[in-house]
Amino acid sequence: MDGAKRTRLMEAAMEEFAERGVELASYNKIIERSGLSKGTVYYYFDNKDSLLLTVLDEICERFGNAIGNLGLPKTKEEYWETAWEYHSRVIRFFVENPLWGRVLFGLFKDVPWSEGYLEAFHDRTTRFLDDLIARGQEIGAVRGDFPPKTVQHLMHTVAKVLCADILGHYGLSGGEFPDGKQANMEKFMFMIHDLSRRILTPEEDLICCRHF
Amino acid sequence: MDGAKRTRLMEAAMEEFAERGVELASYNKIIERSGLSKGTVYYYFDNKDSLLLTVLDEICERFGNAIGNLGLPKTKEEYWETAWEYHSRVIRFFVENPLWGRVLFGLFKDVPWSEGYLEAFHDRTTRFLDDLIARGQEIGAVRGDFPPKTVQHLMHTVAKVLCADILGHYGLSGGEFPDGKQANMEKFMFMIHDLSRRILTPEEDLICCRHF
DNA sequence: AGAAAATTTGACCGATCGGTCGAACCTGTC
DNA sequence: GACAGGTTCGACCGATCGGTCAAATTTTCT
Repeated sequence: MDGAKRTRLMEAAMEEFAERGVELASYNKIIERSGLSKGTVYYYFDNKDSLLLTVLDEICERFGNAIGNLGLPKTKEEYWETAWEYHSRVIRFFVENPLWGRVLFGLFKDVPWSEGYLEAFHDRTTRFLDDLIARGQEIGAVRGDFPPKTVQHLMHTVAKVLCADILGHYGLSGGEFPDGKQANMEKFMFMIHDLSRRILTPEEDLICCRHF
Repeated sequence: MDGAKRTRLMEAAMEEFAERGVELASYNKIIERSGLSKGTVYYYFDNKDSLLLTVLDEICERFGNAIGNLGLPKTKEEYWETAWEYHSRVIRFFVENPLWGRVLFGLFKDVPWSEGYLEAFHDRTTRFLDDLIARGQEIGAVRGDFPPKTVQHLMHTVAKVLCADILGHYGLSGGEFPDGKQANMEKFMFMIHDLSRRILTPEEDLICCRHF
């Protein structure tokens, strides 16, 4: 499928996935939304999962381009610089593409979201973060008492809450900043980065100011 | 409805809610599971939401009893003692009642879970935590730059990841500890408490060991 | 015992679900 | 113009959804 029809279908799919979540999304509704006929859509995509994978594939590629190439850090200081750069790019990507962000939120509803047919997509989007966290643990920038995947899940889930609560708190929905766009986004990036640093820092680097 | 029938229905409902999540749970399936006839169940509960509320009400009451009464802290030091006691009781409750925990997880899938008909339930279960966080912000034990509800959402979501990942990582599911039950649970409690302390501590108390 | 009320039953309803399929329709080739 | 292959269409399928209802059954009251 190509051209305008494909675009219409993709948009309908993304809206449905974003509104109702991936699990509750109805393939029939997507087809109806797109204005295409049932036979046509089924001719190209056997089922909802097949369509979902295509949608994700597209988001995935854009995401990859937005993140670009980042080298792995070699020291503790470098680690947080790299992490900051990574966080910035990720957040900018989702703020600038709110619809895609909402689609992914519909996917994130379950904590362990690497089930079956989504595994490949999961791998592609988190590969760099996997490596970054592993390297962080090697050089002592990231606590070693949690499995790397758990560290990653913590980062994701915290970011998700901040998106839902803070962006919502400013009277915006879906990550759009109506006024002072750049300034607020910077502040938001710092919030995410700060939280993940709090969570990831090894016990021994934090002990100086704790009393238990 | 009373007696054995009620019990059967409640168990069927909890299992369905836990397995498929509250949104995807099917009222018809619950009725089928319970072995009761359709008319009977509809005679007492108009719809799925009505049944859900009753289930939650029961969990809610047990939860309240498990938590009991805790006084609000008056100093920073007291705050973390109270928080520790609260966390311990919450975690013990869910470890000892894994099914109820899974039902609530099915409810927690969306971050802002205080939608409409669940509001009353939400209020009842989080009232103490609301007060605790508010007091914490007053006495400077908890950061003031996030709205109290966001602080609470962060705590919930982090605890959820730890439950899913760590309990799962130890080869257990649903919060059951096969061996060394008490010891592991203590360790788990500490993990949760430590993470929430990292997240909640005000900026100025943490600044001594940060470099950005 | 018998009337009245409460409870139980499963057949039934329309809507929607994911999915199939034969007929019609283009579009290029010989 | 005949043919073939790729494409489009919407009627149709069985399953399941949430929900209704008249009739049968049990319980309660007089």
